[in-house]
Amino acid sequence: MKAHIAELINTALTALIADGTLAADTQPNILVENTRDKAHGDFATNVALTLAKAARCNPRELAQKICNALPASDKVTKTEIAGPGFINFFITQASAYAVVETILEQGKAFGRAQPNSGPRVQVEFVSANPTGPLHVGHGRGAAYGATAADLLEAAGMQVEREYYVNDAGRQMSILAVSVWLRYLEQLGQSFNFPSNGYQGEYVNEIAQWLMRDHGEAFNRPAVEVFADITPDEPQGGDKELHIDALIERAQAMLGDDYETVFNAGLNSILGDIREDLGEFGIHYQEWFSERSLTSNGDVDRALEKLQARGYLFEQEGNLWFRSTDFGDDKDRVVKRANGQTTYFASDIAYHMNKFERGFDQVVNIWGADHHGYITRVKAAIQALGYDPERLIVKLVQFAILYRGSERVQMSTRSGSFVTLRELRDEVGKDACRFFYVTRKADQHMDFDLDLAKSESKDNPVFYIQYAHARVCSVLRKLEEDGLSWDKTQGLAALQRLDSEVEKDLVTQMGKYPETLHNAALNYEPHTLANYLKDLAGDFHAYYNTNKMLIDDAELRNARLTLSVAVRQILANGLTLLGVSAPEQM
RNA sequence: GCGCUCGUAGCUCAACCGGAUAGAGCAACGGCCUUCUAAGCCGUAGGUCGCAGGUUCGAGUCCUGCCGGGCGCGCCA
Repeated sequence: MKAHIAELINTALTALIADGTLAADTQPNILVENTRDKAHGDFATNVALTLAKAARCNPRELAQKICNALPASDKVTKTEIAGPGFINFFITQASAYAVVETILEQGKAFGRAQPNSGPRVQVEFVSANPTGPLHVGHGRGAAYGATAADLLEAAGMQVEREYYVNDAGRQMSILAVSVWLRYLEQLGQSFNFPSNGYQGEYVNEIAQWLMRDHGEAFNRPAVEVFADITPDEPQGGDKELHIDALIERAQAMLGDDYETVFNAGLNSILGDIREDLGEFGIHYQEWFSERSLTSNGDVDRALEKLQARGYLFEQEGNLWFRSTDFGDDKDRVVKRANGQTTYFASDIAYHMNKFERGFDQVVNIWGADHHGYITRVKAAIQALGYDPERLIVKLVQFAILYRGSERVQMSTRSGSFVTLRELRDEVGKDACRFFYVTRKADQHMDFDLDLAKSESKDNPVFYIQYAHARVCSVLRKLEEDGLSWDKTQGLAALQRLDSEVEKDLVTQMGKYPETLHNAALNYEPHTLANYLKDLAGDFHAYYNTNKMLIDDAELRNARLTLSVAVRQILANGLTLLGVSAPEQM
């Protein structure tokens, strides 16, 4: 409908250019928007306002001329000039209601673009270090990333979801040592567990599995393990130096077995994360290993490429990337004097790798605490010869959990944090997925556990699902009464639905495709969540004021047709958000 | 200190590329109702969009400064 109106305006403008009212080189940007107030009709345009200056006449006058030049349309009942020079369009009920039939025809596809008609996009999200279970902070990134990806797919793009597995860093080594030490404890040895080690119970479990699969193969005397190790912090030393020394010692004493222990930790936790996300309704096309970037030579190749382009320099034995050439605060080390490449070097290689895989666009979903990295990564991309605009970074703020008005304390120390799994167990997958994306991603959010669990209309998830279930319920009741829904008759009788609530409902339904489109392109799932809440509200209002199961068959079928169309949109929208659309509650 | 980000009703949040009288839901207040689905429905009130300038036909939205909150500022990952 918007396109139709834009077409009418375009025709009018062409006529005005022909008669000299507008300059021949006029480049009109025709914006047709939904009106906020029903008194302003159904759609409005501000072209007269934007073109008034160039046309050197006042906006209302120009608006009048545009109106006069508008071609006739059987879909428009009248136009009005209002305010400073808006042109308001009132459309016929028949054309407004046509969307109902479209919804029923297209079903699940309603609102979605032609599949795979758009560019290839990669969305990388969560990518938490596999050193422990996901916590509630990761949950928001997971829900947001998954929904953003699904929305892009609905907008026609070819989407690949990817998890970057940080399996190469020091944190992983600390995990390996933690697992090994717990394993030694289980073999009856006792010593002070390093304060910087991973304390969570899951480390003990991994140690147990290690023992089950390998017996005592990795047993070594604790006195030898800790011999001459620089003291831990509680003993007056440095916890970082202490754990580093232990890592070195573990590698020396275990030899080739070190990798077995290391992989036991990595695979166990990664498996857990994969299962956790799977149960959260999130599935990846690719789990990309950081280690593979070193083994396949991408890191070296990326550095060579930067070298060849003249962006690397040496200082005090370290190799630096001159990121200040691209607006960064300071230059960054990519290779230390000891020959070790930095994490940033892996990141450069990773992004090079992404673009080499042919993605038109690369989206990174990061925790908000990583915002400082955007500049340097974009700098690297540009230095490698790619357009940095092709990388889109979306930041996700942490969520703060509340139980009623009381804040839930979380501590990442000593492994007592609230895990995503615990959250899912408590409030359920649907509420989790919905609540996480109901606020703008870069906004702090309060997550009320009690509200998420409540079965009342205050709970938006319940409220929307209930609207869906209500339609199902009415159809069941209909059947119990020995009747059935006649779609054809319903569609033919839609014009009988001329109350305000019904018109509002249809108007709201008509906005679904653009809501979806905008939510996808702006990476703003929360607008879809809000839309569904509004649609459910409109439907509940309708349901409360109009009885469905009435004797007048024509009217009954018209109302049911409208309701089934609402149900279709609710189901489509909920599915995109990763929330189920139950038939009864 | 420098950088990024946020600041909208008592609370939690919206506001479609800069558009018309800034909207919902809770809470508050007033009324109605006992139903095809489950305490529901209707209405009222509530605002200097952090503050001050600027840009223009028009600013919550863009620019500058200030105030306040969050985060970042390692050869860590």
